[in-house]
Order: sequence, then structure tokens, then C-alpha cells
Amino acid sequence: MFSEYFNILGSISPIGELCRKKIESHLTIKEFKKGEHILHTGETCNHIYFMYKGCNRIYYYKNDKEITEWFTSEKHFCFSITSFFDKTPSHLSIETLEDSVVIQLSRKGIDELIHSDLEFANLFINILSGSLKLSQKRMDSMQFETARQRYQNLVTEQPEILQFANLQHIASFLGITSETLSRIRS
Amino acid sequence: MFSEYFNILGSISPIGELCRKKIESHLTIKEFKKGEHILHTGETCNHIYFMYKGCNRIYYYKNDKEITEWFTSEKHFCFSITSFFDKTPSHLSIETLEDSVVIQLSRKGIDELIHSDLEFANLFINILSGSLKLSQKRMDSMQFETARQRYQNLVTEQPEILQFANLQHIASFLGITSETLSRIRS
DNA sequence: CTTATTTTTTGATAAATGTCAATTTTATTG
DNA sequence: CAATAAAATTGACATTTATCAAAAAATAAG
Repeated sequence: MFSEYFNILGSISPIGELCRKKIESHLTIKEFKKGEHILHTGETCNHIYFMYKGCNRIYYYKNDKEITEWFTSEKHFCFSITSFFDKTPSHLSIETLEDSVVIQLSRKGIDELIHSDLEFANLFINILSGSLKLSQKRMDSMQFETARQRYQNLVTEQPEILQFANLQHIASFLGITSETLSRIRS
Repeated sequence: MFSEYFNILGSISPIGELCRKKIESHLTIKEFKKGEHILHTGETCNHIYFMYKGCNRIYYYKNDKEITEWFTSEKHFCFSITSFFDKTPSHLSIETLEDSVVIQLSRKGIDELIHSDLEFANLFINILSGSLKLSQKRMDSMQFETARQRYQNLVTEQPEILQFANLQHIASFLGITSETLSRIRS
């Protein structure tokens, strides 16, 4: 079960047998039913989560409304960025959208490894730079594209999200109301 | 002149004398008049820039209009994220908004150091995680705040930008037209 | 200092999106 | 499968922001 995990890590940055062993000692596996929370608001995010099976959405409340900030598809990583790095309670929640199996890598392990293992440090750099590119891309699309364009982009670039997310999740993810998204779709 | 640079690096992540020496060998200093370009569209971004003196804006063209994506204040870092990591021609340009002095750290040096020096790798991780937090924060504000709120945030959180950026730069940075910003201001 | 150029402001109008309410459709549960 | 709850759609209208054009103000150049 970890072999697929390490294959994906390896495709991000090469890691040797020794490094794998070290990483493995900081992994835990958890299962979640659809709709359960991987991380609750107020908890501190102490892991980087890998969706071995299933998917999730990351959301927060703004004026009593749920706003979906991000989706994580199967075989992808996620975490609450600010909470993880600042060790502060998360304003984000992470909720599974299907029955899921999550492989968690602890921050304690990450801290230890980035200070002791060059291979791991470089792996982590590559994970961060990948996240940064994604975040930047999304920011650009928010800055000067219309709701319709943003929806089109989603359909062409991340069609898998349409499979598991409902209209309200997608609407708030795109920064629009569900009524507007419904009209765009028709 | 480098001492201030290293103080700032050191405040991000502790680095010893040896690491400093190694970094120093990959630094170059460049001066720019106001309005000159640190990076042109189409060039590949091969450095991380530190604004020792002066400031800049990072912009791109969309439908023949300039869109400012980011501002860099004095004593801060910047680079074209996608171009730097993917080694591809930048769609962004970086233009100074004042006479400036830039300390450039080369990608060649960065590549070398992250693979050989744990201290540097950790420094770089901290630079990336800081960028990621900023990027995320900006994305959130784009997602569900009105133009007026985004402007208010800018005034309270980054007032220095108002000193060197003109109305059009700020408007496109906020994702609105200059007419709208002018009305918000009055 | 005067003229030219660029930037900002203002006005009128159009387009995009939001809000609220009602209805229809879909999903859930006993 | 009927009853209920939740989600999606639709309509009427309000609000925000964009667009285009012109005027005013600020900046740069001779």
C-alpha cells in the first residue's frame, strides 16, 4: 500500500531506500467515511495528507457561508498551509467527499527529516514549488477572468472535480454564487 | 552591502558562516533606473531577486492590457515562479518603479546548494512556504471580497505600495478597472 | 514657464453577478 | 415506494463593476 505512495513521491523527486525507510516511520493510515472530517476548524494541521483513495474539499466559513477553497483528487496531497507552517489553529476544514483512505505524514517527521536528510529536503522543496505554481495560477484566473471563463477552465483542466463536487462547492470555489453557476451551465 | 542581505536571510532561517560564503559566490549586484526591466517577457527567470534598494511591479499582458500581478517592496524577494521552476520563458515582466539596486541569487547556485547544503535547503523551504502563505492569502481575498474590501485591506496591510504604485497598477493588482478604483477612493 | 503627454476623475450607460423567493428536481430515509 | 429533506433551477430585481467618452489634474519635456 505504501509502494504507490512512494512511487508518487519518487516521481516528484528521487528518493533512495534509506530515505524511504525514514519517511515510512512517520506515516499513518486513516480511513474516513464520506462526509467525515480529516481536519476540523480550530485543530492544528499536523500532517500532510495524501488521498490514497477518495477525495476531499477544503473549506472555511465567511459570513456564515461555506466557501470551498480547494479540492483534492485521489492520489494528491493537501494540507492547511497557514496552520501547518505557523502551527496555529486552522480556519480551514477538510471534509471527504467519498469514502477515503488517507496516508498522513506527520509534521514532526517532516521537521526532523528536512533538517537531517537532503533528499527529503529536496522532495519537500518540490512539493512546495508545485503548490506555489498551482496557487499562483489560480490567483491569476481569479484576477481577470469572468465566472464563465473560470468555469470553462475547470471543465477542461480539472474535469474530475465535476465528478465528486456538487454545484455549491464548485460555485464557491470559483468565487460565484450557486445561482450564477447554474445559469452558466445552462 | 551583503551584510544586510544575510541578516534578512538569517532571520528567515539560521545560516552559518560556511553557508554564507557559498551563497555569496552566487550573488551578483545590478542597478536599474526607474522604469527599467529586471526581467523581460520571454526571458527565462534565472535568479531570485532581492530589492536591496527600490521596488518593482510584476506584470503581464492580457488582451493588450497590462495586469499587475504583484508588487515587491524594498528589502523583499521576488521571482517569476513558473519560469524559474520550469525553466521556461516568462510571461511576466518585472519593472522597477524607482531607481533600484538588486541582489541576484542565481538558479544555478540555488540548484547546487539545495542539493549539497542542508542549511540552504531549509532556508529555501522557508522562503517557499512564506511565498505560499502569501499567495494563498491573496487568493482568498480575490475569491470572496468586494473590490472595496480588497482596497481597504491593501491600505491597512501594505500601505507602502500606495507610495510607489500608480492608480492603474493598483487597480489591475486588485482585479478591477482604474475607473472603479478611482470611484472607490472618492 | 509653457506646451505636450500621461494619469486620474467624472458621467452615462451596459453587462455581469448577487440576492431573495418560488419551484422543480434529485437524493435520502423510514 | 412514499414522504421528507436537500440541491438545483428559474424569475424578478438590485447591486457592483465594466465600458466608453470626455474633462480635469498631474507630470514630463522643451
